[in-house]
Amino acid sequence: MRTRFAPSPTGFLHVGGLRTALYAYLMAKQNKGKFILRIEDTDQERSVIGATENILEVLQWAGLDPDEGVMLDQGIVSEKGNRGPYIQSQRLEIYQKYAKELLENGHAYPCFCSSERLDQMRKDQQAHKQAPMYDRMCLSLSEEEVKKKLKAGDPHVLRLKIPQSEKITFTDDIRGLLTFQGHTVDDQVLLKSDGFPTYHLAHVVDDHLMDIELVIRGEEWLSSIPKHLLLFQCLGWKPPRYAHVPLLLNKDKTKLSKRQNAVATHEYMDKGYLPEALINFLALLGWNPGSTQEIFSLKELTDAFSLERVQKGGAIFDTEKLDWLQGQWIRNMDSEEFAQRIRPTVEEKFPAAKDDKEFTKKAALIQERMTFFTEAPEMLSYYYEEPTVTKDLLANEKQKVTEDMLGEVLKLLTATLEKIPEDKWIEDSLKEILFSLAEDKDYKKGQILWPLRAALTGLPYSPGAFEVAVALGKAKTMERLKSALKSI
RNA sequence: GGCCCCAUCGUCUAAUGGUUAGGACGCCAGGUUUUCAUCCUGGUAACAGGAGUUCGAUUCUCCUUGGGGCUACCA
Repeated sequence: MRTRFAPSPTGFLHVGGLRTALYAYLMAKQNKGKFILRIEDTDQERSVIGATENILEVLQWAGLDPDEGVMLDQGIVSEKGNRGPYIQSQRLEIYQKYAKELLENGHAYPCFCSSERLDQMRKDQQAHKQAPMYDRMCLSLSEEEVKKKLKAGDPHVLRLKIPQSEKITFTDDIRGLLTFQGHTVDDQVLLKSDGFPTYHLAHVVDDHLMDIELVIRGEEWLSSIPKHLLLFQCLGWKPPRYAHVPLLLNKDKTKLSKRQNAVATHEYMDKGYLPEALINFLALLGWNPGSTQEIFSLKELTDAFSLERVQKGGAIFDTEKLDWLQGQWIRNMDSEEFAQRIRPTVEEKFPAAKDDKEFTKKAALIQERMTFFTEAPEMLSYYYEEPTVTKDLLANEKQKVTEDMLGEVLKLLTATLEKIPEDKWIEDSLKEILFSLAEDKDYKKGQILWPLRAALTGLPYSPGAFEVAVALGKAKTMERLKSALKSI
């Protein structure tokens, strides 16, 4: 099966767009087909330089590499496939050829109306509570008048002549049977006065010529489907299957917008979300597997996905679950990979980390308790700078550690740990020795372990005392215990 | 205004012509743990409303209400 994703290079890649791309990708892969990427840059005014690269980079980050069409080859935008070009601005003659065919067959007609007249017409229609639609003034032009105007080079567009009596029905892969009345459909502009096609013409021509079998796109296109179906009919082509996916919504249920949400995928990349987490989250927004499985890799999604299980109603884009998924995926990471991932940001803050041979080990201690990569430097800070230890921190009501007993506990810890030889400086033996120390001296575990951990890290919470002591090494541990003693 | 689409916990959603309406996130409580986090257990919370069909509707039909999308020489 051949599916496609066809973004416009007007800026960043919207998360809704990413989800649409994901669904198209999944359908192609599931059916051992091809996922094609086409760039729809027919609006010259809105096209942004660099946007194509950006979209491609984000897709690559997400793991949705196109099999055909526009793609990144070593960072350079390039094209692959024998149905190109895959960038619409390079296909102008193709659209013009079919536009001409439509004109000759009487399915389209030139329109010379000025935008001022059109504006006024719509205003009048709305004032009379009518649907704003082209009034077909230019359709009543005589053949001679048209010829004359064309010869004079009057600016004009080409409009599709909608057969008004027709009833249009079609079956959407997600929504089922849908019906539209021909007379409610506007005579859509096909070719603009600058010679560029509109989306409507371009997508029909391209999807046919590129042998696209399934078009997956946002629900906002649903109301223009009659025009597209009619175009296929007028050109004598078989339309593809269509699946209109529900919209992503703001909290107030309006179409997801920049004003209310972070909608650019790169914002999530910048915040440190894993592609696995975002993809997992997006897949589950509007689709469900029919099982209780929540964690899905791209591969698992490919096997499990189906359009039948895609929701019809829009989904509010609430990222709470994304954060949870992010935590899940972090914990799923290989510890080596995890360490590599956080290393640059830690090194940036603490250059000492560069020479740290134990970095992976230390990183492993925070992997379980972390949700965002940006937390890493803070969570590892006590390895690379001396902690600030205060009485307030060392004493802890819940652990029944009072300020009065701090001196004794710290001295006891120092004396006990001092005796442990380097080769016994491992978690198990530290645990054994300190647990029995607590027992002998009639302390609760927390009463000696809290001050130890606090003295070593300077933080109210961190990985466990034994883990930290081992990662820090004996010398550093003793040093910090002594300075903690001085600070009380 | 017109056309089209949609409607289950706060959120993402499952299921069914007869169920204590299920799961996940969040939240709350408890447990494990030296702290935090993780993990485990439990709790909280939903079928928009009204008719009809039916022995029985959350489920099927219609209406109402509510929400959304489109209504450009933008995509």
